Amino acid sequence: MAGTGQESGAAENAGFEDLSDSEFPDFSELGDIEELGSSLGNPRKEVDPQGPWKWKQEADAPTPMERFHLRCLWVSDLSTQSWCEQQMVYGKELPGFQSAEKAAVLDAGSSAHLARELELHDLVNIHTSTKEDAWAVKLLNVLTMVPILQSGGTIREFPVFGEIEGVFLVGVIDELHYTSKGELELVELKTRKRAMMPVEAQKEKDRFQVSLYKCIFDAMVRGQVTSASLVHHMKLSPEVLLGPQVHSHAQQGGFTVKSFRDLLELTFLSLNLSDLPVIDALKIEYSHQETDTVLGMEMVVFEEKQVRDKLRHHLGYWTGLREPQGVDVKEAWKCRMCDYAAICEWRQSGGMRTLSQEQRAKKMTK
DNA sequence: ATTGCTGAAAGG
Repeated sequence: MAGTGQESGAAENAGFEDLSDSEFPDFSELGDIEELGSSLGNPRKEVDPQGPWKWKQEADAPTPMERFHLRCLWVSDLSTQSWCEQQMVYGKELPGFQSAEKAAVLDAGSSAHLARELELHDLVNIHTSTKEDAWAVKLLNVLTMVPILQSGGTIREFPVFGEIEGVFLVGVIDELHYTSKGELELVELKTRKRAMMPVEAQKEKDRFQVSLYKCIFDAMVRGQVTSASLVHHMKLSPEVLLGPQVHSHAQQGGFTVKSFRDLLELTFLSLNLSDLPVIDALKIEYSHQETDTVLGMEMVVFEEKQVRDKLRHHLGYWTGLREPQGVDVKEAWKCRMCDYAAICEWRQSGGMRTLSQEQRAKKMTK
């Protein structure tokens, strides 16, 4: 399958193999980070000393979508957000700031995914220079994978995209295949450093992730995602001609296309005419990184209302309806392994305490 | 065009 050919950042993740296996990150360097946090001084509103539940959104204040110059949201960001919203925000504000241990574990996970993908197809690097080209590569992948799935085959790294709850979401499904019962099943691989099944909070985040994939995929095969919506949200120009490498790869695939519009038409025609079913089953497979053994499976029950409610709550932050929140006091254990714990405003302002105040306030009004 | 710009996921 095709991938966009930006220069890979292989060098920046290299060389972490010899780090210690300690369970929690070492925060000894956080003195510097504290300075970093204040000197970077992003235009965030000051935290109201009376507590973060008193949101007074100024009418002209940019929403986080605008502030981070985002045209779409990634499923992985929403998934991180469901772990800890405040942590996800720090990740956006201070990109590239992450402990080496965590990077190494993520890197091992990436390798495992790549190995799996390569079992099914080769990768082709395609140079892209415009955003239309980058989307063209994605569309070409959809275009070549839909017939494989339609004829009962297995596909990996299937791109999904579409407007859900008013926001354009983008993601990649690990694997889709038909079960022996003829059900269309999504498989999400999760590799783990430690040879044990994850705690409930981790599972919940993973369930949310695959549920979002189903929402987007189903919308795509139901014809609810249109090329007009894609063009509008991603600010694409249908009339631009495809770059030489994209064009030649399309030709090799047997697609006669010149402009981005041609490819849009073909892709949405294919999606709408192929009559693919919605996803019947969601499966998460946890496996141990070092030994590559399966630790366990989780079949996810798709609960549309709960997923949509949770998504809308998360989108409320992005669209500026509410301030970001950290974790509830019950989940403060997550902070032990958070790279931003030492600079976290939620922690410093006693966010966990004010949350219980908020709950008490709610009770009193009832 | 004065205001440009994006690989998604990787795991806890």
